[in-house]
Amino acid sequence: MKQPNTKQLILSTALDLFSKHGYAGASIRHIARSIGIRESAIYNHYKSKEEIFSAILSEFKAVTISEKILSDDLIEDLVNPEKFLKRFVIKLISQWSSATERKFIRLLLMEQFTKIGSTELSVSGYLIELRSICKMIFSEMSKHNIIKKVDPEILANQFTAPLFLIRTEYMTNDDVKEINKVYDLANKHVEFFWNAVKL
Amino acid sequence: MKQPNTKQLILSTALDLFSKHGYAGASIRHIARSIGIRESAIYNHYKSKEEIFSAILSEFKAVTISEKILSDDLIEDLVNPEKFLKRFVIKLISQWSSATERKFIRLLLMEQFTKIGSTELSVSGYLIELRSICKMIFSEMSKHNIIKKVDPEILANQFTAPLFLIRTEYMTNDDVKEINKVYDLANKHVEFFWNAVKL
DNA sequence: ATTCATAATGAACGCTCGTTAATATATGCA
DNA sequence: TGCATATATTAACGAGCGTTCATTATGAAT
Repeated sequence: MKQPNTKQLILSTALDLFSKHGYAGASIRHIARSIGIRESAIYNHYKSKEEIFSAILSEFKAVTISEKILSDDLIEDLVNPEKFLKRFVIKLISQWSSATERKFIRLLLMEQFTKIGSTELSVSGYLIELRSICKMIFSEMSKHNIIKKVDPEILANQFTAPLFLIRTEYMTNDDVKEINKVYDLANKHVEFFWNAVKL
Repeated sequence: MKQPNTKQLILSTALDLFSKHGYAGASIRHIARSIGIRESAIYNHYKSKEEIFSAILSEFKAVTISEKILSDDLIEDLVNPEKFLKRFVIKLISQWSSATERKFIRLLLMEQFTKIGSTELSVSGYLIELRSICKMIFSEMSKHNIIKKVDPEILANQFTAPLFLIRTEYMTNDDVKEINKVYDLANKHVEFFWNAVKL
């Protein structure tokens, strides 16, 4: 193999251009020229534009939030729930801040309604794991009488929704200058939420 | 004039197709064939595809949420804040449920990152008026010692965010079968929120 | 050094795109 | 009735699209 990185280069370049111009708006030629090869060379690695799109999606489905966020030292903080929630959110946001993740959510928001082949792409699908983790956390807290007795599912929704809006509003473009505002908003959200549920 | 409705037909058809396939994905020919005319006929009414897009946006900027939602009988409910909030949300959601509004938010989510001509299209811009109305409401409630003393801007964010997520998740596709779930989620949200802020 | 799979190239295909021009038709008014 | 205007049609343009194919360059294994 001459350049074994070409296949991966196609994927990252395609994600970049798809997230900027949409699936229909970014052409195979754009992707190829952006890498520095001819469009026909791409077909040595992927058999169609659609396959590139699917490959991007597979790459993201492979890694779960749990592995990214729920580290052991974080779990230990569960004895101090407010501190735990704050650290959890900080970890989540710093995870969301990565260039690749930002591009992916952009692509998700843009193409959630467009059927591309047989691929499913939905906000619900994207949030489902985060919500179930939160539900689990609040369920435990409730069981140990740390928080009020409210349906954990409702708590998970209430905790997740403002974070998602913050993400949608401030974490989808390229400049990171607003990252302080993001942490500020997220922190205020945790404080409001904690005051609402603590016993 | 033969068919004075053609110009408006182009607009509504374009909104429909743009919201289904995106701006780049819906062609002038699609729009024309969908109306039942040839593509060149469109140029008797709009001078470019971009102008059609701008016209759609102008039509939506023209009407404000205040006029749609804040009726007099609703204002009278302010003496019973929880009832007021519940009715406010119901009115908001039934407003959001209209086919045109659903198509518009879809278009907004799809094209918020794509520069189309000089048009600005952002979630923040879409939410700014709703948020400022909520901020005003909570500011008044706080002044009259109906709710806890919390920064009205934070309250507006906390009140708005879950509603927006509900809208994004359940109110963007064509089937209305999930509308009961929407009202249920919204109602639970108001209850959680009210318990968090009431004195 | 030759072989051979891999990966690059350039040219071409059939198609759709946004847009324009020339032309035809129908309507409203003098 | 006839003329001006608005609105439609048909045809074509240059360009870009996804994709294919024959060909050439590359680099590792024999």
